[in-house]
Amino acid sequence: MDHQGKPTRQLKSGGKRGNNVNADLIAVVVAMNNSVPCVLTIPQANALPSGPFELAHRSLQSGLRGWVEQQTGHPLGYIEQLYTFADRDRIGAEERVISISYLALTQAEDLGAAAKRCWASWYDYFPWEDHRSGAPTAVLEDLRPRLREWAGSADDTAVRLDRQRRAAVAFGFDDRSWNEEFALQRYELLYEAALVEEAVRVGPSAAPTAVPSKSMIADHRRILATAIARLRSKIKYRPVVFELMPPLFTLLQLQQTVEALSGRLINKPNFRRLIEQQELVEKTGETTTETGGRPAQLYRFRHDILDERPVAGTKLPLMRA
Amino acid sequence: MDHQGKPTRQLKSGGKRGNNVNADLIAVVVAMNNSVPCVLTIPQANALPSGPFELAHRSLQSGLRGWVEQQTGHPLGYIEQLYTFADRDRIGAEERVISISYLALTQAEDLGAAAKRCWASWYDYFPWEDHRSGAPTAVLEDLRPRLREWAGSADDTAVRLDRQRRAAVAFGFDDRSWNEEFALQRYELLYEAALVEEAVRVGPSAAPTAVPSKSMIADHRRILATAIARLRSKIKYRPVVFELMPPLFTLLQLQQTVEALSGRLINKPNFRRLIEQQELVEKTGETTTETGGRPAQLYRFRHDILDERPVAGTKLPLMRA
DNA sequence: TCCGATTATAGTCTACAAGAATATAAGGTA
DNA sequence: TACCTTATATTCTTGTAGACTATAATCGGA
Repeated sequence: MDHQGKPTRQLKSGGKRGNNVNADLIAVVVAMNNSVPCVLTIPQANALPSGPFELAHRSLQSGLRGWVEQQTGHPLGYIEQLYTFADRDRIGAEERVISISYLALTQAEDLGAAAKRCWASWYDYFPWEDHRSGAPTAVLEDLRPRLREWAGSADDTAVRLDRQRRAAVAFGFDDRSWNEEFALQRYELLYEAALVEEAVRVGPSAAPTAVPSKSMIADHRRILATAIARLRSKIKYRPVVFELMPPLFTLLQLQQTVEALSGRLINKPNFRRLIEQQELVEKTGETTTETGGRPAQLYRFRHDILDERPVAGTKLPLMRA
Repeated sequence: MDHQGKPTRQLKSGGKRGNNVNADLIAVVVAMNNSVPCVLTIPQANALPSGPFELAHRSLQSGLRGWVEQQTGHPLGYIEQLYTFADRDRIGAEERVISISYLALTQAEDLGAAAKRCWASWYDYFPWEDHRSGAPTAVLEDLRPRLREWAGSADDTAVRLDRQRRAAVAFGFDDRSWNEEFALQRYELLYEAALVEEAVRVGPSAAPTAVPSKSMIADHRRILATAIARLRSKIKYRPVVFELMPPLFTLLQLQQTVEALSGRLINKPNFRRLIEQQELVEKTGETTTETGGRPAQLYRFRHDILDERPVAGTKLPLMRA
């Protein structure tokens, strides 16, 4: 019974245990507002909601839920741990801060109108991520020479080539294909190249080279990029989109949600076929005429299938049973 | 410059910041020993190596690397954050402990023989996870009635059915297919059903219903299950297997490594085709006769492709550019 | 030295799913 | 009623995973 306590104490160098740290919980709360993927920010600043992990909290999740409810007035549904950060350079900080970030998915409908102005589009922070009406040439053609310049500014030839290659891979230059899941890599590249505002914040002066895009305090924009990349990846093999949908929806609404999240367009018949054959949704029989043309069937997510569906997307030729 | 510091302080209820916690780093270090996937444990107990996150550590990763090197005598290569736990029930504990777990992949060759006895097979801890020679009927037919009994012991009918369904999905009962990625769900189910030793540890007495399998202290076995599930999923879309391989290897060795990790067999020609067409490896020209029959080509991983390869396994019908 | 056991490597066939395009249905509105 | 819009159904093509079969090259032993 005793070894349930602190199992690894015998390993600790000196046996001392005074390295206390503070733990913060940071939430990326995502919702859809008519085909715009939005993130919840706090009114006071351009920042993600966050708060300390307290002793009173039963668990990390319940701590997060607790004060997000307190802030937005309604409970969170789907929650998923994103990443734990601790290596922020806090010069001269006596106490270390560990930030545990979470991704939360919720429906826009339930939110009061008062909180609505705190919702901001993803693409305000990442204008280069929206490829729904083709590649955003304005932004990309702005970034491209700056990235090239950054790559060329390295002293070492190998570094120059590596930067060039990384930029091309991340942004799909030189006839490479665009991969929407590389959102985090793209942000990190821009940070490394000092092309986002927060990268030059610690530097000598506000650099004029920053690409026009909304920023966030501290590393919150990086956390948002992490969330976007995670979500774009996850919608492909787990039915998490439905956490963002209202109870009843048309297939086109569902498609537009996926398109908004992934930042790319989807072939309509194929999308329908895929959704229907996976039996993730069921018809309600009701229809809606609010879509303009022919009335659309209203569908409902089959909640009973949630844990049942095996993970799709097997890439290794594993043998069938 | 100042807002780099503690951005969210305005959100904190009382402004007080005295909720200090301790942070532990826990490592699941994986290596292959002739087709056996092994995990590094500490000599003193059946436990994963772990140690406190200290102020001196530059980052979480460097902290982890630091004392794993100190323990095993060689540097770790690939490291990946797994999960952060904090909701362990530590009754009456004044200070909370946050455990940040990592998955590390390394090559067995480099390890000294002295540390070798600390390597244990995955399947000692999870005998039901090895389906390489068919489903392990002995273990599964032992588990099945116990799980059924557990499901039936619920008062509520809905709960009974739900338990039944979850068990069937996780373990592939009732003609369902086996999914090797559900390793964590399976462990959690057995824990919930009090069929693993650590689940009854806190209970009134050591239960005789525990399934024969090696256990670990605290929640370390759960962390190992998390690592296995993560790795089994990740090898399908990212070339991480090569972190476990020696510099030169045959395709069969590579296949057997993947089979050992996933716990299933792979069709040989298909595996070769997939590997070769993805251009992840290149021939060295050398061959080896140590494999028994016809000499096998020795291959080498193409490190230059590491960041280049876009994530495979797209399941949504995203339109091509 | 020949034969068979063992493993490596190459090639073929089939089933199914994805991508793309087209056709038809059912509402609204001028 | 003609026409626009969107929903829904169907077809065709292509690519690839899965399974199977065939051939090549080495070793060990009769």
